Amino acid sequence: MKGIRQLAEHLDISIGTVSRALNGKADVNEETRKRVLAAAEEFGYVANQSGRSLRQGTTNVIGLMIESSKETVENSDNFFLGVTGGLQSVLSRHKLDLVMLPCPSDEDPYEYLKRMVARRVVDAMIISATQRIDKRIDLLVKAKIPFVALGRSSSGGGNFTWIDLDFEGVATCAVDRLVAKGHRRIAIAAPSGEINLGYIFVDAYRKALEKHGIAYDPKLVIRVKSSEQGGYQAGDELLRIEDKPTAIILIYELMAIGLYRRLVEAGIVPGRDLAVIGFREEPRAKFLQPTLTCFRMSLPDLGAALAETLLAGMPAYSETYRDGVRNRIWPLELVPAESDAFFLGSKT
Amino acid sequence: MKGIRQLAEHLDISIGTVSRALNGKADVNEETRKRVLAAAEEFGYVANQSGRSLRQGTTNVIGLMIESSKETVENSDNFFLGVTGGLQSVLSRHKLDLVMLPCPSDEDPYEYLKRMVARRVVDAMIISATQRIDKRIDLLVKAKIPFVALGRSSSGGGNFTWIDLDFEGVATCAVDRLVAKGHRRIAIAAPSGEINLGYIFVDAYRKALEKHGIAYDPKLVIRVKSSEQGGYQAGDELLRIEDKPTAIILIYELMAIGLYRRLVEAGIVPGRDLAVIGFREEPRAKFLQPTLTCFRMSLPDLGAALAETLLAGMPAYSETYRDGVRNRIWPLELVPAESDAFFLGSKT
DNA sequence: CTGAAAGCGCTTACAG
DNA sequence: CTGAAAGCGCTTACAG
Repeated sequence: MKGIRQLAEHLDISIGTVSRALNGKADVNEETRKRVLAAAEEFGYVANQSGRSLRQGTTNVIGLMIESSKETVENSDNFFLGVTGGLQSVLSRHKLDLVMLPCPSDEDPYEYLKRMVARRVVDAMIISATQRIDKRIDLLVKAKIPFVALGRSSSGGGNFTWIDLDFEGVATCAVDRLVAKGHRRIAIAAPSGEINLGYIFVDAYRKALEKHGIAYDPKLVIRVKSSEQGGYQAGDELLRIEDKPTAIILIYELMAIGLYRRLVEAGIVPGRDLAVIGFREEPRAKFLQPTLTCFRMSLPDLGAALAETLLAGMPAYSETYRDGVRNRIWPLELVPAESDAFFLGSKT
Repeated sequence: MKGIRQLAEHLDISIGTVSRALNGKADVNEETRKRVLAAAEEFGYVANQSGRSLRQGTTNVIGLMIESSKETVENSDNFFLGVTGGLQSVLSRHKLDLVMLPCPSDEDPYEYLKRMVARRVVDAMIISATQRIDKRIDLLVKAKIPFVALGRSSSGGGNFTWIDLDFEGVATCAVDRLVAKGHRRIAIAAPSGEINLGYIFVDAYRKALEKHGIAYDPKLVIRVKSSEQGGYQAGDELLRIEDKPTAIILIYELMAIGLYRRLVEAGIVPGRDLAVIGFREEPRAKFLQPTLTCFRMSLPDLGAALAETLLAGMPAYSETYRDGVRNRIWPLELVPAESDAFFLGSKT
């Protein structure tokens, strides 16, 4: 079975009727529709996507762009696969398929996206790893491709929708919690590079400190890679700070693993000698000892929210997702554990 | 700028010439080609993929199908992203794009693949998580879609190409090594379920034992999920085995983390009280203490091999990849570490 | 070296 | 309710 023509010939009706029957259009005789569906099933006929796309001007495919830098590869691991399920749960309701578009590490993400957009392989895009200044956003705005960004950005002149994690909430909660336990020298491990969350996180940390009357000390902001290795390095730098901090807040989930390693080497026990608060709860980090205080979120729910927000911005679906409000700050919930359990007062 | 027609109009030449210039065909005046390329660049024109695909009968897209079961989501993490880079390094030489196709967890992988294949969204497929009996393989063989399977299978009547990890080699090497250190009660943690590697691994383990004159004891084969949780459970079951094993071989990289956790709870130190050999070296497992003896492989190289094997099976590229031989067993290299460092003889 | 024309597989006004 | 026909954007024999 090749195409609709063969199927129509076999049924001895016109291809127009076959198409209408298959696409669930009204005004098709029930009897005819049944015959068509049965024959399609029998021969395994499914409309060629290129033909459909060309005619309809729409691919019914949504793209999730993924950076495949070495850093991403080593780390974001289950994050995207986790989000994927939630995305699909919403997209499948509209017969939209999700494809992940991994940007080759040797290709500029901007050029890659430009190419994908120009080729019209997808109807809409979800981009991640948003930068503070992100040309991709300007590109998508200009190309009038519906998209949603996972992460805020200064680019695009505000003419786009994003969902971002509640870094302010996390930073504030972490600082509040540590201060309540008697800490005043609180370090923070933030990502090097231009990723926007670094700025937001450090800002919120600073404000939270000020709220408690604690002076902001730039020496306590440790810039490292968002990886386990970065965590290890953060531990290293932490140990070198004079007037040693009594607590550290991590911005990236896997940093905890590297940090623990470095601390163990130095004979420092998290939750006894140093308070550690991790970022996102992560299957791997769950196995740390002592258990890590961190923040929980639902990746599938985030995926579903991304999909709804995206569809709200697509004319064909906006009706259904009126309240797929524009920008959203995605909350995380504290999961208290052992790594910051001690009170500083009772120890000093 | 919409399409090739507008671009041609602007240049005041025919669309045929524009197309030929853009596609690098010979027989185009150099001057003309330059003008066309410049104008395309200026207006950001890239050929609409649906139009091309329809005309050429080829999408220039290769699909990597990914199962997004909960288990996969929690575990295979960086595996696919790691392979992706290598795949692209080869595919990009031929202007082929890679898309990852995540099968929704509530959809049958077979139906999903069938749909993708029928819609002709990709020219060829890479499938993973191959089952012992895998209907997807029969489907692809029947549909005459070029594909390569990451993992052996009994399906497809041998009419397909696969690359698989050298489970035999790993099992044999692990057993040899442990026996050489004096172990005779060697347990193995194998995956529950129908995934093919489980069978292969246990078989090789059995043969290796027999080679050393050690009787195979089914009680030493612990069936658990391929996850950290599975590793924890494996530890649990290990402790309950009477006539306790002195060593355990793990088949899945992340099992080590859960196993360690359970051992620590029981006061057992890997590398002192129990020899542990892990499977694939994994960024996370690298941070275990004591360090884990395991096996190393290059994900990018594996990706490149997959791509070459795939292209060897596609008529349009087979010339270039003549020696993209058919099936391959992918070697892993032992990385000795602390977790199995002791000699049993010297301790008992 | 270039242009005019056919046609890839589909969907959808338009007639009837 | 159905059929005939146009046309989505491209590439590629075919003429010249």
